[in-house]
Amino acid sequence: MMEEHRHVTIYDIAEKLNLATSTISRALKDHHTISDKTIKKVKQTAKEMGFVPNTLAAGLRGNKSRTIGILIPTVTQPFLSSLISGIEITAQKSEYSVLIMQSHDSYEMEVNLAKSLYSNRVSGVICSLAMETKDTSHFKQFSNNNIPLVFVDRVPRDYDTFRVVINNYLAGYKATKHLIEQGCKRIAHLTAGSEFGTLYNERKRGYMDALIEHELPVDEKLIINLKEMTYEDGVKACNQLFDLKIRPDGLFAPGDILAVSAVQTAKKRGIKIPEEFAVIGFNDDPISKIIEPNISTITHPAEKMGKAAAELIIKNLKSAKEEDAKEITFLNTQVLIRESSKRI
Amino acid sequence: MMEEHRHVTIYDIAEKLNLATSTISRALKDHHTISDKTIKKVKQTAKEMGFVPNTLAAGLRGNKSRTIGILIPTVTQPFLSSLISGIEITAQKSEYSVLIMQSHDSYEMEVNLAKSLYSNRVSGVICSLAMETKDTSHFKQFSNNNIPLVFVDRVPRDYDTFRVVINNYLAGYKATKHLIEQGCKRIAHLTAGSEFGTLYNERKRGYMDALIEHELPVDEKLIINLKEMTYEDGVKACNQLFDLKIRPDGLFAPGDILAVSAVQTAKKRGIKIPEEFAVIGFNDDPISKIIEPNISTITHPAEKMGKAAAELIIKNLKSAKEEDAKEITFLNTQVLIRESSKRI
DNA sequence: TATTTTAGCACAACCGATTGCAAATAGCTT
DNA sequence: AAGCTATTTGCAATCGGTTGTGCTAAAATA
Repeated sequence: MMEEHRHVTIYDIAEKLNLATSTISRALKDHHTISDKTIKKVKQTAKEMGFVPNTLAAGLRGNKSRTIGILIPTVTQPFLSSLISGIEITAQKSEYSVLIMQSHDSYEMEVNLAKSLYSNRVSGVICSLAMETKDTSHFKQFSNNNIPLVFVDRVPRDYDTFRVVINNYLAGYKATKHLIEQGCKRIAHLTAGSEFGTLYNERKRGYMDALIEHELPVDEKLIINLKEMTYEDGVKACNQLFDLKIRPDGLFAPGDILAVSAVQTAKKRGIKIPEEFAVIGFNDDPISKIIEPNISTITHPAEKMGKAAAELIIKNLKSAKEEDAKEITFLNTQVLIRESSKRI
Repeated sequence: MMEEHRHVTIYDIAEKLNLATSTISRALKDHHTISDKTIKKVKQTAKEMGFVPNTLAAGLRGNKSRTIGILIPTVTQPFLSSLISGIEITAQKSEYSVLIMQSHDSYEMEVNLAKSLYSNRVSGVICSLAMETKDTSHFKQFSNNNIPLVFVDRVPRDYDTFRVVINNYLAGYKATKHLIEQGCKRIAHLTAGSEFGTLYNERKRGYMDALIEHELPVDEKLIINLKEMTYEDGVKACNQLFDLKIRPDGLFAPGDILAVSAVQTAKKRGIKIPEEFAVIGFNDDPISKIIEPNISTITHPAEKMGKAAAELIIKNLKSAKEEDAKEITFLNTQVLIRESSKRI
């Protein structure tokens, strides 16, 4: 029965057992210089007294907190919450904690939160960049101080550090190729931003190359640049597409929400899916297999990516070789063919 | 230009300015005993040197870490990720960090993670209980040590601490009443567990009282107890309902996923919604307004609940009155009437 | 029995910010 | 110029583990 206030410390245990605190500390970690008898006695007493180690103290001493910091735009997107889940599960196994911060896609917040993570002396950082972020110098504080840094999904192009991503170019290519194989001739595409190397741009490149390779024209009218990747913007864009003199007969949407908006807009207009309009989305969000018709999509292995990122950090922390290769981890994606695009 | 390794500390600043570390510490927090001139000078130098305070050290000293611990079953459920979002946003405003742990509905993990949060000397804990949890004595360590504890949504019945919840009884009542008002006579219900006082049980009580109040019979065959609140279990249950000699003409599902499975199962059988079968769900998950027909639902203000919980902790930390009333915060829910139940 | 080795533990200095208290300097008053 | 108050700043202890170094006693070897 533990009581009020003052926490139990190794000093309390040391006093009770007439041992030095160093012995207690070592005994609790099964240090080889401590006899089994002492270890057993210490552990027993610690449990009895209700001792719980103070990670702050340990962290201060070692200047590391056994904490992984996550800096992402938001936690509510299915992809990102699954990413968190993957990280947390992996971290938990190695007794790491997970600190979460949301940038809400704001560059300014990202800068502040990065500082805050550093202030918390996190052992490592996993980040998916804010939409607004162009400059990534606020991450130098981690690199400079030997804090492993892993970017996931939305990664910077020009920063030499760990990256866990999918091959967006290839995914875009595969998605588009699938539509072509289903007989689509005029495939539309939604995208965002325009800088080279970004995730949406890569998908677009894959889309275009697939068209070119199959000798289909790339029609700028069929490529719509969205401000935001929301359901509403998707509806707007699709209406625009359907108003064209010659309607597209297929769509590669780089997100399932957009695919949903396309499917529903088409249905509302009486356009038959997939016969008149085939749709493929991206991410394999839960909704994609519930909506009717089910939406074909590209898998985006969120949990796996989280796991991979966390493992990179934990592994890197262990080995701590100064010059570990800052490799890029590519995870595979698959084309899931469902009703929305299956014509043959 | 900051460099390698050793972090900049207040000692470094003190040395550079020929001041005591105490002065630096105070200056950085605008302590009134430090002159404006010194404050300005210190802050300037701190910035130049790239000083970032070490929260571990501060936390150790004060035995509090400005961190809020979140202990929930999983982060991937929409309700819970929104909850996190609300907490994080609120915490961020007061410069708190957020530590997240997933119990995966396991009692054993919950116990371990609670200890881990305590080990991290979190300033407060926000918890939604694991499905398995019956005994809550592992939370005593927080109460005993003056660490504010707030339960959200899935709360214990017999623990005297802060609770942030909706009135599940009333919500169940309102949902059912709505169906009755739409002319339903045989309303089915899905539920889980059976102990008194749990969230699902409260909803069921509301459901039953609404029936009774409107002089409709409570038919046990129309109440199905699910193992898990999954889409698949929902489909199974609905098929069971539709196989009855006299089919129900309405359903109150205590979760939108279940409502979706009901809607889709009904459609597959050619049962018209809402004419032959009216459905109302719970939570207002994103999917409920996307699926066709749109699903009527009960709002479950996740972000608000997160905000409320975080505020309770932060407020409680400030005032620190030993005997603050451990009140229960009830947030309102609304009936959102959409296509799936609108008959008149 | 003398000597070397090894096991087992204690000492004390950290890690970096905070804070009560003492001390020093400055500013006013008479 | 002495006396006093108000303003600033410094000293040193503290939070609780961790860890390099050194000492002691027991075990192993000669």
